[in-house]
Amino acid sequence: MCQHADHSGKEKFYITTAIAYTSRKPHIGNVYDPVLADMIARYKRMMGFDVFYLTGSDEHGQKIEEYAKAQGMDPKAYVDGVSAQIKAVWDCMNVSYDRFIRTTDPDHEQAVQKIFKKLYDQGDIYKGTYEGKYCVPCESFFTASQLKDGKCPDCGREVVDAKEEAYFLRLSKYQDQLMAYYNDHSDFFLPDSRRAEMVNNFLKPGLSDLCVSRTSFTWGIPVEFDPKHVTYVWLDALSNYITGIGYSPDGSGEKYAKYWPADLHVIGKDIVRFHTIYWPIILMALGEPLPKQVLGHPWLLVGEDKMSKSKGNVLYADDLARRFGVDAVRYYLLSEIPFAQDGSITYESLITKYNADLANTLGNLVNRSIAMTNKYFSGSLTRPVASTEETDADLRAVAAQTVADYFRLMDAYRNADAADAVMSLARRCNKYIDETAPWVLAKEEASLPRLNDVLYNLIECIRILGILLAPFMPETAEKILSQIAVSGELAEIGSVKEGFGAAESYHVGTPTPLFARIDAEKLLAEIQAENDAKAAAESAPAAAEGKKAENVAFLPEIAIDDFARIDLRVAEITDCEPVKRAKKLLKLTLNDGTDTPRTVCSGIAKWYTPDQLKGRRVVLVSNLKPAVLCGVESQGMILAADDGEDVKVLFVDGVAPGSRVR
RNA sequence: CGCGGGAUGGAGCAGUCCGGUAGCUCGUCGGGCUCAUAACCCGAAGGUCGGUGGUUCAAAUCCGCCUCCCGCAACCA
Repeated sequence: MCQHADHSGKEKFYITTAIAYTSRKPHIGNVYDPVLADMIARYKRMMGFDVFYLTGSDEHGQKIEEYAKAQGMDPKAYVDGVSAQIKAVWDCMNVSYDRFIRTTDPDHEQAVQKIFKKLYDQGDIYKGTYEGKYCVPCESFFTASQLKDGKCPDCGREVVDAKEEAYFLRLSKYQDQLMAYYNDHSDFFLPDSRRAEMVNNFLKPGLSDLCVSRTSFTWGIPVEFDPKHVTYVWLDALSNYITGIGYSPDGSGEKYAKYWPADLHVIGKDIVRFHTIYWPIILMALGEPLPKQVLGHPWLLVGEDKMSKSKGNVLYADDLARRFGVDAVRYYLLSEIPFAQDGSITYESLITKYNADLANTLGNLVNRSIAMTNKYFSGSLTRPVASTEETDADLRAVAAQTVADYFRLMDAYRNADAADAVMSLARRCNKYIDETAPWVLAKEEASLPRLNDVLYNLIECIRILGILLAPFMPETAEKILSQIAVSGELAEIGSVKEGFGAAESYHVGTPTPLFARIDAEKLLAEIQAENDAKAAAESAPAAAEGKKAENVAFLPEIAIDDFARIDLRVAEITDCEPVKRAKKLLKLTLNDGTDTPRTVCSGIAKWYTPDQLKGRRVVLVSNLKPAVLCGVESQGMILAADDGEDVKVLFVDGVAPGSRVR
């Protein structure tokens, strides 16, 4: 499976990332995906593969339409802006994509229309003809047989008459074929644990057909033969992997023939399902080969938390790059996130890693070795004739082992472990300096030949380090190789495959520190001050005007009579407990002014504990039709404000239960 | 009993498939060195490998049960 560059007929390697949603500027966590893929792409190129690396932005959908509207913008103008931001961040991180596809690109839109048509013509997409089976909150359609007591099987709510028709993709038809593919391709999932998740949760219960069109909004790719429909999410977004290299149902380009199927889809673990179930089925329906591997990587957290605007802990890649340098940020992402568990980032950990690995271990090694070479030999060294020193043999062995480990780990996409292996060689070199004490050798004329050998061995290791680090830190790799004045074949991976000794001689340049040490306390204080200033500015009254709730899109106007039909009452929470097997629900027992206690479920478990609610008075929607949630009948709902991040219940303490609210 | 993953010295991780000295980085303490970015090197302290029962000459590793975390699914009336 691991064909290295041993053969010169260039093998292709097609790699993709998830395309980024153009709702807002991407944060540091969003950048992991393209940076990880970039590292793999660079590694594969280095190993002699003909790589095509596709990334881009996902620009359609109702949300975008609403965001744009809220800002009084045309959707296209809105996504032009955000897409440019995304691209700028990718560029800032030195992401070496071959194409940045936008789902609003004309070639993509046309190809998607043709794909839709083809699947429709061959019967894999059909128009839903039934009525009254659409659940608005769930945004899902159901067949009559799927309904539970005539209600939405997902949420138990009344389904509405679907005036809008929709197109569906037959998934069930391909289910067995998909399962067979899983069985024949044991390395399709990466890590493999995702396989069971998909099989048990989705395949075993049976796939239901996927809605692939909408009429409720217009910001999407129109269905060619039925233009009041637009293509819905996944058929549009996933298709980018083939349209991006020139696929078309009525004749694909050369590039497609060459690069498809993808060798690796790099995605976040949250969208594994779409890439390992829906996407393969779309391809099967199109009669195209399936991708070879899907890598579902873990997430990057800020400390213990997910990044969120309201917590004020959002970190941006370009900000960090300005402060620490692009390569430091790349190195952190690629070395800190374990293969199958979420990683975390804080300024403290970033600074620690930066100082320990990049400044002290690597940067200082390069600097001191080159400095000594200049000092003792005016920069020139020759290859040792023979060495019987044990410590030399050990250094060579470690170098050879590092290279071998590196290949093994990189081929398995174990980048954090590979980075660690490389850093270990740097540490071994620092130790070697101590063992050989070049400054002592320099004192005696007789030991100068030995000194030459020692420094040669060091520079040779540094050359190896520079080459191996290139996929992680391209700029630093270049700096290292340029400082030791190496180019051409000696700067290529082939020259270090066997370890040591490819360079006949060295004529090194002047050492320039690669990574200046950071004074952690000072920098943290600086950052704190900046954040405080920012927070102060944001809370200032002048700024409040500019601060608007995002995504403001109002519902159509109603008459006072419509509102009067909603019976709002004050109710006291007499008891409160979590609902078993539900994460978000609390079961509230209410005194609504009558003698009968009323039970209401509310999805506020994340924000309130039962103790915080007992005895408090809230606003109850009393005449809402009851619904069963996680086995508990909920007779109404209570009001709470929700800004998308935080939820605050409306309290009306002191008002008698049963009082009207209007 | 929905599905899956995790729990390893103060912190973050590797090792678990293929049982046999518990390893790495950071941090702490002590020492050494001076080529270098107050960097580097050595040594020490610190872990009954979540708990419990079993298999075995031998268990972090295999099996049973339990606790706690995290995803996915379901649930925010």
